[in-house]
Amino acid sequence: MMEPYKIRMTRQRQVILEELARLHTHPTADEIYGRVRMRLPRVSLGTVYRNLELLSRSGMIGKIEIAGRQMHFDSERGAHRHIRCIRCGRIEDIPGEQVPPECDRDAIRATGYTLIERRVEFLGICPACRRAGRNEPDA
Amino acid sequence: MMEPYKIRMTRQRQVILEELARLHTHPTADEIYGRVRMRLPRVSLGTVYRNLELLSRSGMIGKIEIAGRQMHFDSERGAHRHIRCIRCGRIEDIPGEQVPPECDRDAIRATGYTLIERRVEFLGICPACRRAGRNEPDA
DNA sequence: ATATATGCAAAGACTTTGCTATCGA
DNA sequence: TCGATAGCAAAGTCTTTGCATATAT
Repeated sequence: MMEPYKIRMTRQRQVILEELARLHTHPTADEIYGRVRMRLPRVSLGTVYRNLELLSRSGMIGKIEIAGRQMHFDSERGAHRHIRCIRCGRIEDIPGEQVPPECDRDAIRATGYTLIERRVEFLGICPACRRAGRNEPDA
Repeated sequence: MMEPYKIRMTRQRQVILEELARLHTHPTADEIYGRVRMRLPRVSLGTVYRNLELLSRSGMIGKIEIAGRQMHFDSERGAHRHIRCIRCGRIEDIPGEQVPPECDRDAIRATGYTLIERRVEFLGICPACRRAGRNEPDA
């Protein structure tokens, strides 16, 4: 999708990848920064951002640009969908295949756009927030 | 979805609604601010943001929280989908009905979430950018 | 009359970037 | 070696907020 990055594997890059792979959540840059800093106390947030961007462009990690504000990252590659809790902001994977957008193609064609990607995002309330009786959006 | 807002119709609110309705694009807060300022030169950006938020919560306008950064707004209510140009950031409507997510419900149920909404976003390259030969993402 | 909204400006949240020293291939 | 990268800090972008005044109902 972009240039063919030839990545130089620095210590920081390595640790970022490892920490991301270890998490099974979809952390933000800041959360990753926190993890990485435990192992590389002098790492800078800028480095984390630069590397997450680079790694996602190189295809080694996923960048989840879900609605709202903050970006999230994902060590799992391959198409899969997410559901986000409107209350706490948590993002989780939805198992199962993406339904091919057959029926959508005609509508797209009418817009004149070249279709690149179809993203599906679900919004809901996660079990923890439901139990807490928090039903109003916050994140 | 939130409280039952009883909106007091101020001049600023009025003009924001009018300008948004007049545009058939999906402007950002800043673009709306520019329009509104032509008619109310002393309006503040804060007021525009506050009102867009309020109006969208009241259901009078739509807030498009599409991936990435900036928020966009929409005078059309009712479910419809959007396609965004990865090059110039333009957002357009896709005509046609939303396909009911029948096949998705089981997958959602497995997550334990209470499903509130399903959003579909298409990414592509708009005709103008395609003609300009700009195929790399930028916005 | 009075609860709400405005304008203004400052602060906030998140992300990017310029610069110089350092490091990996 | 030497171009890519790190750390640091400053700047940037978009959005929210505190406060005193003005306004809609």
